Amino acid sequence: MTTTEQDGPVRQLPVLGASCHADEATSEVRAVLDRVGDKWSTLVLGTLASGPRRFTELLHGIEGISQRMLTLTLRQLERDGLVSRTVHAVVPPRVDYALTDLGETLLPPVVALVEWAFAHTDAIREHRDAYDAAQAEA
Amino acid sequence: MTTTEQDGPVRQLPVLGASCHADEATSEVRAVLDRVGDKWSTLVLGTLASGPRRFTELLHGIEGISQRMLTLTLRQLERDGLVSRTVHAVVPPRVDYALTDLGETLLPPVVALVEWAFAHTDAIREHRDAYDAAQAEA
DNA sequence: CAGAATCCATTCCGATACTG
DNA sequence: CAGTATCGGAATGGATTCTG
Repeated sequence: MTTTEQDGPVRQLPVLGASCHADEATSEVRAVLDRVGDKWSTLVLGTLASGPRRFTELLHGIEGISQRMLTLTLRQLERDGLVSRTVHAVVPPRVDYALTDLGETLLPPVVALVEWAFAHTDAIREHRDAYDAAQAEA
Repeated sequence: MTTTEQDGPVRQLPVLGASCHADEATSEVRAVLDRVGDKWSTLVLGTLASGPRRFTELLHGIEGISQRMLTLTLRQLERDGLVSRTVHAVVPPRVDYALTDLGETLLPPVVALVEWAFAHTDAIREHRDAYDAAQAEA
């Protein structure tokens, strides 16, 4: 055998492998990874971590987000039960967004990931620079 | 005050907030979140978790991935130092891909996230169904 | 075998205008 | 204030073809 070990077809980490691609839980797992990988979702989640916010607060508090993307992002988070939407029957309209209990529990894993990224920032940058430099001379 | 607490402008979770958007470490953090959110990256990482693989092994082991996307995905992972690429000077060509030490350390946080998703699959599905049902009657 | 390059359909997203 | 609706450019990604 040429590789370190193999006793059958391509094996994969159970929770990450394509094998779990077929079962029904996959779409929810992907939904979560999609939210985490989505720039605006993480910023909305991070902003709501310190308490409820109104639509406009989020719009102005998150640099660079468009009204359209904020709406779409909030709808997705709301649909998955990570964020709650509360409409106050007043004039002018007031809508508060907040993390749900479910949304709160998602924060620790996401923060762990971000902290991993912070901890390895230098390593990643060095690899990138080395890679780019190697490509440059081609 | 109307919300739970506020003593200034919109505050955000330090590691997730837009405030960290300005500093230089941000691009690396986003790079990591992008990889985690990327369907093919997670599947490649998950497949390599059990040992080195050749290009074709990955191509056929990961259901649905195209040659183009496998190449692109591997290049990104390689550029960030998460995956190593080893060319063997033989005929026909043989190229082995493997997780680097850095790549190995990324697995636990990612797995934690996936396990969160698994643990809350039902809750998410229920919220979705409820949300979709509510939309349907409009 | 392991890719690089090209073509093309789809999707995404920002900007803008309009509404209750 | 808090959206919705529409349009057009940009980016994404699959299928295909070609190469060392």
